[in-house]
Formats: sequence, C-alpha cells, structure tokens
Amino acid sequence: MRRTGDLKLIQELNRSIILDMIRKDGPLSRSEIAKRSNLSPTTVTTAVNDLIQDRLVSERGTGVSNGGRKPILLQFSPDNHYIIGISISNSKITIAEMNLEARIRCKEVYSTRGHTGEQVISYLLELIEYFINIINKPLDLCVGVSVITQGIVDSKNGVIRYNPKLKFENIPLKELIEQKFNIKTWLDNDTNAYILAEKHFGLFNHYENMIYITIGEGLGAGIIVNGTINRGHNGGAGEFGHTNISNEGIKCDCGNIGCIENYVCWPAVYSRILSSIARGKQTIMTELVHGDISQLTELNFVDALNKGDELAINVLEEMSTYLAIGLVNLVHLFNPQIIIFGGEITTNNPLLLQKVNQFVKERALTILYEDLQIQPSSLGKEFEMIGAASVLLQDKFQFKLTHTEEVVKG
Amino acid sequence: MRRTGDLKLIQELNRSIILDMIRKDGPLSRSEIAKRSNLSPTTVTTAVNDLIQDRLVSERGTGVSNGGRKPILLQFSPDNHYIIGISISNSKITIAEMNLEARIRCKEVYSTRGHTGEQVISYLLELIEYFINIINKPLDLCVGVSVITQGIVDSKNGVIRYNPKLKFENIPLKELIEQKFNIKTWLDNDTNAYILAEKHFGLFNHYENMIYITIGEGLGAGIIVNGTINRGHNGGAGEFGHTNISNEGIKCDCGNIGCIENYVCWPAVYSRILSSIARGKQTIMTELVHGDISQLTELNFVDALNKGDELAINVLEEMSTYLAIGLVNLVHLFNPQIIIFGGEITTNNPLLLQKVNQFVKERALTILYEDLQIQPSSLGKEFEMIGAASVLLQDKFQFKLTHTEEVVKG
DNA sequence: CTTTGTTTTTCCAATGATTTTATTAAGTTT
DNA sequence: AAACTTAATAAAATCATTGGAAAAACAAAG
Repeated sequence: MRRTGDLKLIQELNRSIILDMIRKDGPLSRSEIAKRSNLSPTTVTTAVNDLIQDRLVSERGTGVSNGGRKPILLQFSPDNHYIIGISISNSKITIAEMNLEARIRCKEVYSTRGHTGEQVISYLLELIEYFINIINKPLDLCVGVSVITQGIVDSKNGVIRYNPKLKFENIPLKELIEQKFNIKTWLDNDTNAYILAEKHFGLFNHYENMIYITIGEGLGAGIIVNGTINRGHNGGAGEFGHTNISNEGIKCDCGNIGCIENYVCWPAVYSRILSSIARGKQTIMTELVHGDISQLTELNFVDALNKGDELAINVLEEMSTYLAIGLVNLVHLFNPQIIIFGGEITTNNPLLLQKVNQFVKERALTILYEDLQIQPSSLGKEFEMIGAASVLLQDKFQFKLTHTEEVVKG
Repeated sequence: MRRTGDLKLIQELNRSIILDMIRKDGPLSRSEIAKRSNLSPTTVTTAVNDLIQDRLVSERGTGVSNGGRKPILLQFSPDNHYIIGISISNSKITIAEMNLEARIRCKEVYSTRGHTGEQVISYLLELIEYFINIINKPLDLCVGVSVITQGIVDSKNGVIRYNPKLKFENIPLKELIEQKFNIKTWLDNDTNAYILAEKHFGLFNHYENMIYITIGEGLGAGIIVNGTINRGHNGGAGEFGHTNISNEGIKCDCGNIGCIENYVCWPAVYSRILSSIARGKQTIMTELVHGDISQLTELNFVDALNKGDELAINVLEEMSTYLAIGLVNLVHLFNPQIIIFGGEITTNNPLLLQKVNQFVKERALTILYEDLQIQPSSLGKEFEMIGAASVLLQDKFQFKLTHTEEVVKG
C-alpha cells in the first residue's frame, strides 16, 4: 500500500535530508545546514539532536567564526553501527564487517570448495553464524546483512532467481538469513552493487545515468537510470553479455547466437592468445609465465599490453572493437553520462580506453557522445564489499520525492 | 534544491493519492477511500472537499448500502479543465483541446508546408494563438500545453536538442510558449509520449517496466524503467533505431553501420517489395494499388499479408527477424513486462506478432521471456494527442515517494 | 577591559496538517 | 418502532514544522 503523508513522514524525510547532507558535505554546522536545506534553524537543531541520539552524527569541535559565535561542527559517525557484507562468487564466499562508510573492519574469505546449489547456501549460513561469533558485537548495532551474487536476482523479494554456474534457482536467501539470524537482509546482483558503489563511493558520483561494465569470466552490466538501478520486471535487466553483436556468430550457452559475451571476456581473450601462439606468433607473454602459458592471467595480459607486445595489442584491439559495438548500443539506448569499466583486464589499461573511446566517438550520435565519459573503476580492490554495503546504504538512507508539483487548482 | 518536508507536503501527497484513487478506481465513497488508503475518514473528507472545490472531483449519486447509510459516490471530473496537446511531425502539426482524460474536444491539423527550423516554430506559435482564439475558453482553466515531437528532446528544460528532419537544434520551445502565452508548457519526445499514453490510457497499464516500439518512417522506442521514462542524461535515450544488429551492413546516416532502422521501417520494407517486383515476383499488392506501385502504403502491405500474399509474407519475415534480434537485446537489457508495437505496419498484423514472439522465445533467456507480453498498441487513432496529454498528466498528477524506509535507529 | 554587534544555537508559542474520539445522518434488520 | 450498521462530519488532541525572541559564544572597536 502506498505510504500516505503524516507528521512522521516529514520528520523522516527531513532527518534523511540532513543526514545525507552531513554525510556527503560534512562537517557542517547547524546553521549551515539550515541555509543549505531551507529548513528552519529550529528544525535542524531538533533533527540533529535525534541523529546524535541515534549515534549517527557527532559534534566535532568548532569551525572558524564568521564574526560571531563559532559554529559547532557536525560530522557523520560511521563507526557506531556496522554492516555485514557478503559476496558469493563462483569460487569463493567473502564476508566482511564494515562501518557505514563501507570501510572494512574484518574480512574473511572462504572457498566454495566446488559446491553448488543448496550445499553452498547451507555452508553460507554456517559461515555467517561463525562470522557473527568472531566479530562478537551486539546484533542491534548491525544495520543489516547485504548479499551480492551473480545471476538474476529478485532484489525486492530477496530471491536468487537464476544462477547457472552455482546452480541456484529460486532461492529465498533473504528470508533464510532473516529467519535464522533475525537481521534485516538485502540481496542484489553483483554488478548492480558495483555501480551503486561507484555512485556512492567512487570518483564519479552524483550522476543519475551511469553504466558499469565488468569484464571477467563473463560480461555484465549494472545500469542506473534516473538515479535508480534498472532491474527490470524480475531482476533480469542488464544482461549486457547476452546482447547480440553478430547474427552469424558463436552459439552461446544461453540459446542465442552471437552474444557479445563470447567475444568480450577473459576466456575469449585467452583462447585468442592460445591460438595465435599455436600459429607460431611471438609474444612476451610466454616469458611472463616462464613458458607455462596455462598459467597466464589477466594481469599478465595487461602487463604485456603495457610493454607494447604486438600479439597482445592485436587481441585487445579485436576485443575492443566488439566491446565498442555493444557500448554504442548502450549509449543509444541509455544516453549515460559515464561508462565505468571493472574487472582486472580493464585496470591499468589505457589502450583499452583509448580504442573504445575512439570507436564510440566514430559510431555514436554526436549529441550522445559529447558529454560521455569512459573511465576505469575508481574503487580499488575491495569493490565487492563496497558494493554489498552500497546496496544496503542506498536503500536504507535514500528517501526522496519523485515529484513535487502541486495538485492543479481550479 | 531538494524539497523538504512540511505540512503542505503531506497535504499535497494525500490529496494526490486520493485523487489518483478516484481517477483510477472511481467512483468511490469517502469511507471506501479511507479504508483503501489507510487515511482517517476525517482526512479524506477534508481532502475531498478541497478536490470538489477545485472542481477535480464531483459527487454522483449514492451507492448500495452495506447495512447502514448509503455511501455518497465520488467521481473524477475531467471536463472542468482542459489541456492543449500539440504534435509536431515531419509533415504536419496537430493541435487539440482535451479534457483531463485525454478525450479530444477540438482538433486541428495543419501541414508544415515543407518548412523547417525557425519557420516551423514561428508558424507553430501563430497556430497556437489562433487555436486559443477558436476554443475561446478561460486560460486559467487550461492546465497547460504539452508538445511532442521527434528527435532528441531535453524535456526537463523544454528544449528540442536535435531533430535532423525538421532541422531543429537547441530550440527552447517551452520557454517560447510560456513567455508568449503565459501557460505552463511541457515538451517531450513523441515515443516517450506514446509509452506514457499506453501506461495511463492503454489496456496494458500498471506496468513499471515497458517498451514501446514504433515502426514507421524510422524506428524508435519509448522505454519505462521503474515506472519512469528512461530519458538518459540529455534526452537521447531510447534511440533503438540506431542500435546495431549487423556489423557489416548498411551504412546509416547517423554514422554507424548496420543500424536496425535501416532494416526495420516502412521505407526498408517498401524498397524490398520494389526490388522483388523488379525481379519478376508476383504479388497482389500491384492489384491493390491498381498497378501504380508508387502509391503503395503500409495499409496495403498489411492487407496483402492478411490475404496470404507470398511476397509480402517473405518481406515481413525478413523484417521480423531483424526486428526480433533487436528486441532480444532490449529484453536482455531491460527485462520488460511488455513490448508494445505502434505504427500502421504493426496494426492488424498478427503475423508480425507471431514471428517476433517465436524468435524472441527461441533467443531470449527463458526467465526473461516467461512473463513477457508482446502486443500491438491499444490506443487507436488518436495516440498522438493522447500521448501529448499523458506527458502533462504524468508530471502534473504523479507524486510518489521513491522510498519509505525509516532512518536507522541506534 | 568593557561595550557593541554578529553569528550560532535554543526556547517558546503559533500554525496547520493529521488522528482520535464523539456525534450526527441515513440507512437496514428484526 | 426499536436496535443495529455504516457513512460522513465535528470537536479536540497530537505533533513536526515555522517565526520570533532569547540565550550563548565570540569578534572587534573604543
């Protein structure tokens, strides 16, 4: 049922606005908040008192006077509550305790041991129990658990709808965790989490229309439209890897033909490299792995690129072209302000950016390319946990009005 | 600046909820509204009194008793205000007066006379002045003017950014109209308007994720994500016609190669028909136009299809395949609940639906196809004006909270 | 050092939207 | 006709906001 307006609502809204302001632009004084928000100084004072009571905000010294009483500065207190973030990937389960700024306090990584399906889930539940014991903090200070995983996720109901690699189908994970531990739980797709992380904690925040592309074992996209995640009807939106770039191409596991994922991902690149070597091409990559090409990693490939290896560059150019074709489609469909690349193959890889930029500039409508940025992720190593935290924080702290028009008067 | 919470806000919100309820589910009694909305009966009474005062709602007899006093039924009164809707297409300008349910009271169609650029705009302004004189109603009863046109439109600022066919570039139409007539003005892309029309007035409303595909001189898409139009950073989203389905194909005016628009639109179909005839193929289409194939219309083509004409069916199958490739991409990126077809070539054309459905079923991930509907538009002839009205109504009457979580308590 | 003026913050009464409680209106049922 | 139901309104209570006044804390001028 739609929420109706009452006094509680305006209070929550104003608290949320003020907290947001302190988080993003703090430290700030009460009077500064009042000026920026157009709320009365009185309202700000009472709201801030509540936030201090809730230990979300604290006073922190005074600022410089502007000719009168010194302002008391207020800052966000991220350390009085904690978040449990969980990432389930094909090979490992990561659990971390974080503060409200997604800073990691404690982290554990476990192998999935090749398990799939229900086995992974019951193992996960054990691990959570174990982890809660390790950190040994009052559960009422825990804002919640946030789980991210690959595949199609119904984040509204907290159900993993479909994850072929881990063999998940319709697993009500949110319910399972909430019932066992009595902690509010969030669940989302991993790429959605990463784009939220970029929005909240990356260098490229403030954008309302952005796309995150992750290149790794597969190819995925997280997409923000009008400031909210494009999830689609049942969480299946953003399956960029299964969009088509070639009608007569490789047949994909998904049933379609010519899915871009078969051209743009580490396995595709790797097999290109292997076949080139088999055809007798020279490359420093063989040296980088001391002759054992089966040990070649994405980092080696990027290393070779940056050393000017011809084979590597050729393979990259081919991949870049395929990728760019897909990106041009995304640009035409979403008109984003920024496209962000994630995945090891994209880090420290200026050539990729350059090639892709060039192609997109040639092929996209000028008006769509003008303001477009294409950048690598700015989050660093812990992007997975930051992503998990972002899912929770976005939902928990965001509270905004879609529309503020007055009802028409006669 | 973000709107803060105050008493006015909750009042507007509640009025809006109540008005919405009466519009969509009316006639309703006050007590029924109170039950459904969880607002107190008193609040409903005062809100309804305001709405009656504003002439947006009226009482209309009594309902059947449920064992006590008969309920007084309330209904939406769409006829006490009016909307001026305007559509600018390549060949014609349409202006209509409509009530708040997008029912047309007066409509005029003018040729653009082959004019372009500023000429069209100054002509348009003349036409509006003329039209206002014709209808001769108090301007304070006019909710606003809503203009829709092709091309890339910055609906937020009311600027036509780019329309190559009419040679518009950065025309601040909203400002021009508002300053000349002092009436609030909306501006949007035509396809966005059509999808909003389907959402508000079509058979397939209530959906939060939907796509409208229009096939005509070109190929366009209007896309609703999470209940709001996917406009992108500067209004350029939804350029479906310029997404790629073939890397080595026809070079498009836009600079890209293999844009779907060059395969799926009436001109493409028409030229296929011509070349087939030139190669000596037989078709009843020549008879339908009494031998003058240059007169062939989309309606003739559909007619031929429904009469089982082999050539027409072949051409349609080819187009359907290309279209479906693009649709599969859309399904993977947006996971919509429904795809709606507009344009003359799609009306009364079950074969198109069947072919497309079959292809999408084969190629899309099962989980994305399961709930998907593919349907022709349900709006009838006046879809353009209904679209224009919908843009205004969506913005004017929608007032909802994105999020209603409580701020975290310590 | 004192006075004056400024800025920041808080207190208090007033406003105005909601809700709760009570009342009136207008029925149905026995 | 009396008793019971339901619908709509009225009066009073609640509570988060605002505006104005007051208090706190400080800078600058004399």
